[in-house]
Amino acid sequence: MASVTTDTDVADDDIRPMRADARRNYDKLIAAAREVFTERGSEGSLDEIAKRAGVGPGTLYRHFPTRDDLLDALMRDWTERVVADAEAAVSADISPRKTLEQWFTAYIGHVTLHRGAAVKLSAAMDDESSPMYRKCQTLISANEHVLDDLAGSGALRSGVEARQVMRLISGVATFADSTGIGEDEVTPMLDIVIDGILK
Amino acid sequence: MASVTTDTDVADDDIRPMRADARRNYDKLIAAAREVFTERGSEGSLDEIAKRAGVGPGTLYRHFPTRDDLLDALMRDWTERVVADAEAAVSADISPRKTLEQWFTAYIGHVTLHRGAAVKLSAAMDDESSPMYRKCQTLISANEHVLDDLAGSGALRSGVEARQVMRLISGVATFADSTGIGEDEVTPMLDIVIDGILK
DNA sequence: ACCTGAACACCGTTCAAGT
DNA sequence: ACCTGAACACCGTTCAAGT
Repeated sequence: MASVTTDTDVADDDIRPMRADARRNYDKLIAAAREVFTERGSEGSLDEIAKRAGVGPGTLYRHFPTRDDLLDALMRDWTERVVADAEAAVSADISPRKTLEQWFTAYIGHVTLHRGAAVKLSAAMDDESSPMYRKCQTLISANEHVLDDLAGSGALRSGVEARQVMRLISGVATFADSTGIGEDEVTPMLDIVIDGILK
Repeated sequence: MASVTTDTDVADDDIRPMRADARRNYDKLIAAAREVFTERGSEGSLDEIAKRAGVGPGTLYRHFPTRDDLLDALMRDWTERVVADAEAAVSADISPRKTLEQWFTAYIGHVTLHRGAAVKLSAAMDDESSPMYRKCQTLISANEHVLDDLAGSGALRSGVEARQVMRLISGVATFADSTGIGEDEVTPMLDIVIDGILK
């Protein structure tokens, strides 16, 4: 849980020194994983990933002890993009409804990295032991940021909690993910939720 | 797609004659599947199911060519219960909000047969080739029944479509399924959706 | 008509042997 | 410190041989 390598509480994903060949394999594995997960979803074969990266299966396990560690590593620059999109929705000078539509759509986009990702991330939101738990925390903050802003301008129905909204949108994302419906089919679902959120 | 055994369009799940040993194995397989799926979720081992039923793997495949066929068979008396619960919600003399709460809770209960079932059923809703497609149709009708009744008494916001509501609740169910949150955590999510549905 | 179980392919995971 | 690949266990799926 706590970092063992340092005494200060720095981020886990800083660049630790790595032997040149290790670094190369690490990068090749991530690239291969991105490919395979995109094609086959988050249950894509780890064997296949190692094969495409041109390394032995053991190398994959050395770098990523579990499948979720690999998925987590895939999301390196993910948090920045999430934060940026939340900020964009807040600072755009548009109606509360439009703000939520924009943010939720971005949210769903981020969470449906590839088939099966949405369920995994939903589960990770409530599971501290998941490697992706930290990333989900950023998503939670970003969502709170957007809702707090709307609350500030008095647009929110009383009693609406960010956590519940988050779970609802995750549910929508998971549904979209597993059925393969597109953005045009998602918007009507979001509209109902938004009606439930706004005054 | 169409039934080949009869010329009239009867239900698929009528009792066809079966040799005594076949019937016995069929029943044992269903019982074993119920066990394993409950313990391990819908991806539980088919091998394990055959083993617990005390039959060879080939026998399982003879009765249930795909995993989804097995899941479908597990839901034999499922539709009746769904229809009954929808009817109960409609005919109970309670507020529109309570009606929806009751129906949605029942809905989610039915759809979360065991871990992983909710996603499968969500996907089946939009996939005609799924063995569970027919069962989902009943769920769709039941849901329309409840919403139509509320529309009749003018309680619904204009523009609310049963299909969208259905998808939202399926999303909630899937989320609940994958995170393991209980009914008390689900209700606040439902409340927001209900605010979006009712006038 | 139905059942059995051996057989095959594929995958996750580990670990001894190498550099 | 890192990599390789053989090895093992487990699972899905098929099919020839049986009754």
